[in-house]
Amino acid sequence: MQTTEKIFQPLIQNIKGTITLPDAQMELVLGAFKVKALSKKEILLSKGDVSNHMRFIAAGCLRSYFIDDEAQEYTLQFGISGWWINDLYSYLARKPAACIVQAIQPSTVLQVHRDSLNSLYQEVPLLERFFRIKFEKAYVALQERNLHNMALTAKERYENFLRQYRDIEQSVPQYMVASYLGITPEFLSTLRKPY
Amino acid sequence: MQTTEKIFQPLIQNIKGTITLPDAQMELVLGAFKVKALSKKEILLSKGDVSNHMRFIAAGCLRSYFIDDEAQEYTLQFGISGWWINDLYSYLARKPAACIVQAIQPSTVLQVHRDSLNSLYQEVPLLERFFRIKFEKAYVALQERNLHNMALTAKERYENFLRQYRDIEQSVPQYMVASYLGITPEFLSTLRKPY
DNA sequence: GCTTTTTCTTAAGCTACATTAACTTTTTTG
DNA sequence: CAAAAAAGTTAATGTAGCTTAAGAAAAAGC
Repeated sequence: MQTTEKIFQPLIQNIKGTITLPDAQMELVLGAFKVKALSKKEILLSKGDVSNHMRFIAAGCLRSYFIDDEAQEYTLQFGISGWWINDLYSYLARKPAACIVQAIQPSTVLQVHRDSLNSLYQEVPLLERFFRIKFEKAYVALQERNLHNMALTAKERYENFLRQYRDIEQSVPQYMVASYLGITPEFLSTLRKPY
Repeated sequence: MQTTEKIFQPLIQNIKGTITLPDAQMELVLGAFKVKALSKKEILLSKGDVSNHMRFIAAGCLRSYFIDDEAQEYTLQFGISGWWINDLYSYLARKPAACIVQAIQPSTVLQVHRDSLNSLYQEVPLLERFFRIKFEKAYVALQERNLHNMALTAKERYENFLRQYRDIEQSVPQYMVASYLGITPEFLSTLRKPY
């Protein structure tokens, strides 16, 4: 399998956007990732399984979500091409995942096993920097979402979501958007009606 | 100033908890941090200022919070000895801080300037790993808080808070706890009453 | 210790959003 | 393309948590 194939382009761009690697090291890194194709609704990580991979979306659309005792769904994250998605808790702690990662559209994911990634950190030390910076930014983004959930009304959050994720909104059923915003699909429906 | 002084102990423990550094490198790292003493209510980072330091709490208690147009406060984070605290967005983007970092009790903070830290990353590459791991964990913790805010009632969140942060709760006025939980102080007051 | 300021409480009335349930529209599947 | 399943809408009713306001208690300053 050639890592120069088209499906690897988003990952290459993602890495190059943060660090600069010699070609040989880039090859090493890309070579550690496996391609995984997913059909619509296919589950990438089931609740209760241990997540053993870091996962990058090369194409399509996925989400991670939690289900509580009353079967209520809470969408933690949507992702499209160029995003990373995982149950990070499960991956880091090697504990059963509390949430589910599922394809919303037919998708292609590139994933690297924890053991491979840990080896890579030795061979390509700059990769530590890559993920440090990725997680710094992810943390900031999550903090902003947190603040918005506290400070904004449901309508404001929805308008925000449309502005920030117009491209994601296209690929995602409305009830999932509601579960991301922390409201019921019925209420989102009324929010959308006026005009 | 000796980095072996008592006030550096929490930072040393914090670093040793995640990575193992040769003594010389540990000295290098510690030497980059400056001690800053804060009186009760003193502001460490003002809204609008650019945050130029990574900040570690050696003693005392601080919080970071956001204030909206209606002068409503939203506490993003509490921290005691052993925690890191900052407006990370401001630090990373070099943009004016949207939030305030303030001492709740007389406190001591150890802070390293962005330029020093960036130099340190070259001299002590393991420090990349240190912060990568710190941010991975911080991200997981924040995601859990996010989920709790969506899935739990105010009462459940408060009980959770008491279980998880008994030690912080002691040092913090109730209205700040309310602003952390995303409720009004009046409502927290009624939650506390029953028995 | 007395005064001032800050924090906490109580209670009545209100609103944003949830629940339930029935129906319509869209999408999927054979 | 017909039937079934999934997704979205509408509306009536309910409730968790907010607002306002006033007073009580605790902490800080002099």
